[in-house]
Amino acid sequence: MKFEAATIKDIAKALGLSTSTVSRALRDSHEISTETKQLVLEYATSINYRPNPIALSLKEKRSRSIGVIVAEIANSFFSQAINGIESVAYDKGYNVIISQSHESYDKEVMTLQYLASRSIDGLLISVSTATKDLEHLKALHERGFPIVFFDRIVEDIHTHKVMVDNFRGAYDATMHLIKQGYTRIANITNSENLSISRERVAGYIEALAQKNIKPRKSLIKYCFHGGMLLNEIEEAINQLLKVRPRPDAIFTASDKLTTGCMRVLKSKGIRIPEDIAVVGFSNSDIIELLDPPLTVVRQPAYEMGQIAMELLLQLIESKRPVKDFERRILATSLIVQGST
Amino acid sequence: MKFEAATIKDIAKALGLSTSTVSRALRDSHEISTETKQLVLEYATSINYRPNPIALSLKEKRSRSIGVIVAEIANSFFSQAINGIESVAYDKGYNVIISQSHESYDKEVMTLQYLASRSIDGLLISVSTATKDLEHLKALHERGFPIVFFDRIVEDIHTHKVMVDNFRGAYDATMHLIKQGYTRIANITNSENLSISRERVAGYIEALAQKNIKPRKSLIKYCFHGGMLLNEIEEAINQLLKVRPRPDAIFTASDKLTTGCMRVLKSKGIRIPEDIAVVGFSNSDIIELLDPPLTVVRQPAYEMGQIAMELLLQLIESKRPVKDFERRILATSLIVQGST
DNA sequence: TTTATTTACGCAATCGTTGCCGGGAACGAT
DNA sequence: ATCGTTCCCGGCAACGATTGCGTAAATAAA
Repeated sequence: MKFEAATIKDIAKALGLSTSTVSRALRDSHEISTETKQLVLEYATSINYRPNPIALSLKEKRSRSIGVIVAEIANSFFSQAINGIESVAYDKGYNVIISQSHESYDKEVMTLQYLASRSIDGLLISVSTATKDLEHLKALHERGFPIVFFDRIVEDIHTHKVMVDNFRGAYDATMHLIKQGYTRIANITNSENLSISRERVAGYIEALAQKNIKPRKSLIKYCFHGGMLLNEIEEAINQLLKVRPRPDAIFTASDKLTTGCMRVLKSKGIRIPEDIAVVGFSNSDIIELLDPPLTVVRQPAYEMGQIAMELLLQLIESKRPVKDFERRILATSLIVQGST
Repeated sequence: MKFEAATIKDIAKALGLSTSTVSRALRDSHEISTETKQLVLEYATSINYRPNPIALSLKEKRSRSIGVIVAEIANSFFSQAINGIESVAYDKGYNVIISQSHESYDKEVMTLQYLASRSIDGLLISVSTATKDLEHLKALHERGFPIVFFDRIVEDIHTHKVMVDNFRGAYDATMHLIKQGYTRIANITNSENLSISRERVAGYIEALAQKNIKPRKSLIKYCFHGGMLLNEIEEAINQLLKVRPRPDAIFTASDKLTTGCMRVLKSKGIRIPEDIAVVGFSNSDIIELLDPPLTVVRQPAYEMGQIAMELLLQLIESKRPVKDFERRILATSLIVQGST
C-alpha cells in the first residue's frame, strides 16, 4: 500500500513549464512573471501540493528534526521536559524524535547510533543512570555534532548544559527535614555515575554539616538502575532499616526513587511520616493525592526543556563552531506537604 | 555548525573505484570480487561509514518512520501505549515521531498536516476529545495513507482499529459499585464525540439496568476537553453534588478525569469512599499510593500499542490495497482497592 | 584461432528540489 | 541597424544511494 504525493514535476508537466520555473514560482522569485506565478500557485493548491521534505533534506543537508533521549517518557519530569522541548521545536519548524534509554547503557548507545546516522540535526540528552563510559557521546561531539545536555548532564563534554541547582534542592529538602526535628536522615539517590547524584548528595551532606549532624556512609544508598528495578530500592531500604539507630527520615533524589520508596515502605507497613518521613525530588502532578501528600522538590521541567531546545537551535544554526558554552542553572522549589 | 558524514563517494574516491562498485560491495553483490568487497568493507568500517537514510528515503519513497498522535504523553495510558509502539517499531527498524494534540482539534489538524508533509509512512492516532469533524483524517485515508486507530477510534473511517472492551470495562466498574451497595452512581466521561465515551456510558447504563436502577441524565456528565481544564471537572462535580438525592459514587471514564475528580473532591473536603466512592479508568502506576488507594479499570496499554504498530506495519508493507480491516478488542481488568 | 561466456566493474538514470548559467525576445538607446 | 538591458524561462548539475545496462578483459568452448 503506497501513498503518492504530487511533485513539482507533475505541476510542470500539467502546465507545460519546466521544473525550475515551477520551483521559482512557488518560492515567489522575482524572475517569474506574475501571471505564471499565479497559474502555478493556483494549480499547486488545487492538487494540494506539498514540497517533499526528504528531497529538501537531501539538498540542504539538514533534516529539520532533532533527537531527544531520556530514560523514559512515562515519568513526569521527562514528559514535562519534552513538552517544553516540543513547544519550542514546533515553533521553529523542527520535528522531535523521542527515544528512551530505559536507564540502560546499551540501549542508550544503540539508540544514539540510530539517531545519529544522519537523520537528525542535533541531540538533546539526559543520560541514563547506567552511563559511565562516554565514548559514544564524545565521538559525536568531536565530529561537530550539536549536543545539549539537560538535567543529567555530562561534565566531561564541553557544550551547552541546562540543569537545576541540585546542590541547593537537596540542601533545602534536607534542611527542611532537620528543621522538622528529624536527625537520622537517609539518602537514596541515583547511580554515582551521574553528576546530579553527586551534587545532590553534596547538598544533603552540607545541610547535615551545618546542623552538626555527622553524615554516615551507611545512610547513603546509590541505585545503579535509578529505581527501574523495584527490588533495588527495596534492598536499599532493607539495609537502611537495619542501621541503628534507625533512620527517621529519607530523602529520595529522583521521581522514580521517590514513588518506589513510598511503595516499598507501604508494602512493609511502615507509616509515613510517623515511622519515617519522606521528602523527594518529584514532578508528579498528583502528589497531593498521595497518602500522605508528599513533600517534594520540584524541578522546572517545562522550562528546562524549552531552554535546552533553544540552546540546541543556537548550535545548529550557528555558522561557525561555537566556543562559548552556556551552563544554565534553574532553581528548584520545595513544596511542603504531609509527608514530613 | 555543521556535521559532515562520510558518503559512498568518499569511499569510491579513496579507493579509486566507482560509486556503483562501492554500493554493490557494501550490499555484498555477487558481481563484485571478494578482494574488492573486503577492501571496501574495511575502509568503510574504518571511517565509520553509515548510509544516508535521507538519500535512501528519497530513492525508496519511504522514510521508515511513522507518526503517533495522542492527547498528551504525560498520561500513563498514552506513555505506556507509546512504549508498546516503540518496542515493535524499533524491532522493525522504524522510527517513531510523537506528537500531542493536547485535546485540541486545531492542534490535532495542524500536527497531522505537519506529519503528513514530513513524509511519514503511516499514522497511529488516538483522536482528541474535541475531534468531531473528521475531514483531516478522511482526506488522508482516501488517498491511501495507512492509518491505524487505537483506543479513541473513529467508526466512520474504515481501517484497522485497536481498543478495549469499553462497554465491559464500564459495566464491570459500575456493577462493582452496585455490589458494594452504592445505588446513586454518577458518571463523568469524555466528550460525546468519542465512541469510547458512548460505549462506556452504555456499559454503565446496562449495569444499572440489570439491577433495576433507573439511569438519570443528570448523573451523566460529559467533559468536552477531557479534563484538560480542571474547572471543567469541578463544574461537573458541582452539578452532581446538587442532585438530590446526592450521588454516593462516581465512575470516571478516563485517567485524567479520575485524578481530576479526586483532586476536586479532596479540595472540597469530601471523603472517599465515606462520602462518595470513586472508581475510574486509570493506568497510573501509583494508584495504590493514593489516598485512598483507587479502585480502577486498567487497560492493557502496552499491548494495545504493540498491536496497533503491528497492524500499521501490515498496512504499510502490504503490496496491494488492504480491504479486510481488523478490529481488535482487548479486555480490561478491574483492580479493586480502598476507594469503593 | 575464433567465438561464446563469465567476471568485474563503470556509466548514467532515478528520486524531488534548487542554484547556476545561458539564451531568446522585447525594448530603448545610440 | 546595432548594441546593451531587462524580463522570463529552460537546461543542467547536484545532493547520496541504488540499479539496469553496457563493456572490457579474462576465461572457456568450439
